Amino acid sequence: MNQSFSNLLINWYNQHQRDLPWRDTSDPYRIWLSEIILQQTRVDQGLPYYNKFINQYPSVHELAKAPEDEVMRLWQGLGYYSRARNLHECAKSIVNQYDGEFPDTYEELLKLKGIGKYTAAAIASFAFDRAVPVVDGNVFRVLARYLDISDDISQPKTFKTFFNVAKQLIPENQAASFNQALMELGATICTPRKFKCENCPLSLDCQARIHHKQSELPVKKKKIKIRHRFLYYLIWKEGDKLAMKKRGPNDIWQGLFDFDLIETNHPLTIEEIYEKVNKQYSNVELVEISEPVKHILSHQRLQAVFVELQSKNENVLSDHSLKYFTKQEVEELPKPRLIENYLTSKDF
DNA sequence: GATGCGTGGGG
DNA sequence: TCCCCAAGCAT
Repeated sequence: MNQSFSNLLINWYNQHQRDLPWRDTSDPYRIWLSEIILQQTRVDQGLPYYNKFINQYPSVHELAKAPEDEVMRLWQGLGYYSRARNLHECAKSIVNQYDGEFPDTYEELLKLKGIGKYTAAAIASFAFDRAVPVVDGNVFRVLARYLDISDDISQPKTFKTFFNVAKQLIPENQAASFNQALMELGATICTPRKFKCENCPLSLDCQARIHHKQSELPVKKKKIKIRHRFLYYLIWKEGDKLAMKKRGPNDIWQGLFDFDLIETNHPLTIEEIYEKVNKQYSNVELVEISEPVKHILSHQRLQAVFVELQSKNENVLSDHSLKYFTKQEVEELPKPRLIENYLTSKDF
């Protein structure tokens, strides 16, 4: 049955695989880049970023030499920005400690920044033909359904169960195809909802299909808690310059730029905004207050109001991490979507 | 081991 | 509108 599973799967994949740039190559740099971009990200969303990065940084050497803000700016809009920082750090260690060559084993790859168990297995199999199984959201789903495994996949220890199952199934001489095929099947046929069992090469022996349990598998118990935050952005202008600030660690959007900020856990009236602003600063007028803008993150719900200000005092900015940037400079800073959208709407 | 980290799309 | 989730990782 193991052999039948792998053969059916790989045969199906050979007829249905998509034509994607990182599959034309065995260049570890390109495979690595594509895998980092595709972490928690759909192909359609990641593809343009892959192309931008390959154009700007054809090899790991150009990427390693680039300034961090430039890398962050190129990543802008893709989310999970720690991926971009780790990508850059990893590129630097490949050049400085590995002589520009990626290591070719699962264990060595795991040591690199931003490379975890999934990505190490992906690079080891796709670039170096190692028989290490990838275990991602797709693999959890396909195997849980096919074998009727009801372990809770939100528990970290469950990873080992699925890793071992996949290790039993993976053919030593076709590891890359097997891994790709399993993920592709999960992404296109064995989807979370509206699964297409009638097109599935594995449907005959699939336990979930036989027992009509597709929508119950895989089991995932943990739910994330949504936090609500209210952001009042203070827009300081000086001539044609705009005051912006780089966001720090232990919060969202680390390394990206936004504006001076007053934050609360509840909405404020205009009067309350005025009061709070004039408590921090003095002689300040509120020039314009935007409608609240909603911005949703995976685990937070933000409501942002943009407040344009004017002060009669000079050097209003008490916060020294705030700096004035020209329009040209602002354009080149890495910014979260929320800020980018605001600037676009104001045609700044 | 639990939690935090973006954005966009589908049902 | 809401929920789920997508080729995970670091801490």
